[in-house]
Amino acid sequence: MPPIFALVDCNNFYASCERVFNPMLGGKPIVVLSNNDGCVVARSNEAKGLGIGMGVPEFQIRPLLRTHRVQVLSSNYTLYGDMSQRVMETLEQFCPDLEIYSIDEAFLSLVGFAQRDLTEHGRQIRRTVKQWTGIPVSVGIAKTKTLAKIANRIAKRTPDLGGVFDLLGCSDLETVLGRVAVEDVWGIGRNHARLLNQQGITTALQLRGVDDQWIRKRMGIVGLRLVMELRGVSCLDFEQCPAPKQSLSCSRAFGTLIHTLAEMEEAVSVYASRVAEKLRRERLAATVLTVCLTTNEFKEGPQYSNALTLKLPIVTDSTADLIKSALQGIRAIYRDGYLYKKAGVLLTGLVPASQTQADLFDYQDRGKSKRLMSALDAVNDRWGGGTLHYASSGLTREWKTHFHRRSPAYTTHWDELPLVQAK
DNA sequence: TCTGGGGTCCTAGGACCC
DNA sequence: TCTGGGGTCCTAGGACCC
Repeated sequence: MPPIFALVDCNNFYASCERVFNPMLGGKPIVVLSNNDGCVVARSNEAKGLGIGMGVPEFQIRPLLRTHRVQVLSSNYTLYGDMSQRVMETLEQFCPDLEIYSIDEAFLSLVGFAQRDLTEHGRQIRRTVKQWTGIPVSVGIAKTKTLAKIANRIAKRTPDLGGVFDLLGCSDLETVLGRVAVEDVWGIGRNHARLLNQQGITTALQLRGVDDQWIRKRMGIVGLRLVMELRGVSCLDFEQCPAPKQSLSCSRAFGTLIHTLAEMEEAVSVYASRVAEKLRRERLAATVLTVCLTTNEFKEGPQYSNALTLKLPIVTDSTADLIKSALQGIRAIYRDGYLYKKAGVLLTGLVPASQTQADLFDYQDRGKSKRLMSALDAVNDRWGGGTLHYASSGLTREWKTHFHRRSPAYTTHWDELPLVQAK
């Protein structure tokens, strides 16, 4: 049976999450900022209407924000992660064949629903998600993932459609694709858009009609697959079980610039701890670790960035082992005389934790380390991340990332639950 | 003063082996 | 004058996504 994809995508997800718990934000322009309140990472429709672009640095639009009384919020990933889970659980009720594609979107396989009115089915999904979670979503339905993305985009931008657009039932696909700019097609980024425009290809319809050999040569197998998808030939499969992770990382810009090795060691130690926690949550272990650091590229002054990749002495998921190697790496590449803006720790060569082989020359008591990590994770789960940490991560953390305008953890912290006042 | 973070896949080129 | 060829593995860099 040919596949049918529905793409369910939350509208302005982070801004919508904030609105669920703060109704005062309804109808107002909202922006959500990245770490250190640096760049705009989410905008409500009203903010988009003011011409605020995605990824714009906050300081550049400060006057505009003030003039239009835009509500400015720091990002609250604890809240968004929890709301995402609620949305996905709701979607699962409709369709157990769910591919969670990102924090705010999922593909559903509708093959079994082909006999039904798909548009009505989509509307029901939409109503239920809104009612159960408070989050508005749009639904795009089509024969391929790429076309479902396009359908979703149209659903989102055309109020008359009621949030759902079914390209399968569309009688005039050519007209629809003719109105989609090539740079808005999923998988076409800035560079490919420039290349295509130079060839006079400016719409999805034109892209659909390009020569196979040409696209294969200029955009590789990825480009050819994309064109096939536009033609309605499904090349990107539905992936219900997420593929095992290839890498895990933690990198962050500092709240204030760092100029001593001691501070850098603290930061790298914290990042190694974070990534170790992620590793254990995924039930994986690492064999390779990379550390990196960099100065502020936007600022005048001497620039330096470097990275070092180490093969870990043993396959491990232990925070202590990872901190040890990360510190060894950072000491090797740290140079005095620079103001550092950012550092990171990346783990690769990941293997399932259960399959780690005991090393003949590993004299550590692995059982003890495992019990220690379980206790560490249990305490931090219960009392909040970082409650229990290694001494190398420091106590002052003056360099730490800041979030000056963060909303409360409404759904995940007892002390921050929203209160409802009875009249 | 002030510019995010975390991922994926593909490709080309070099090293190495037989 | 006068080059071997083919396979595999690894890495760095590019492009893209949310």
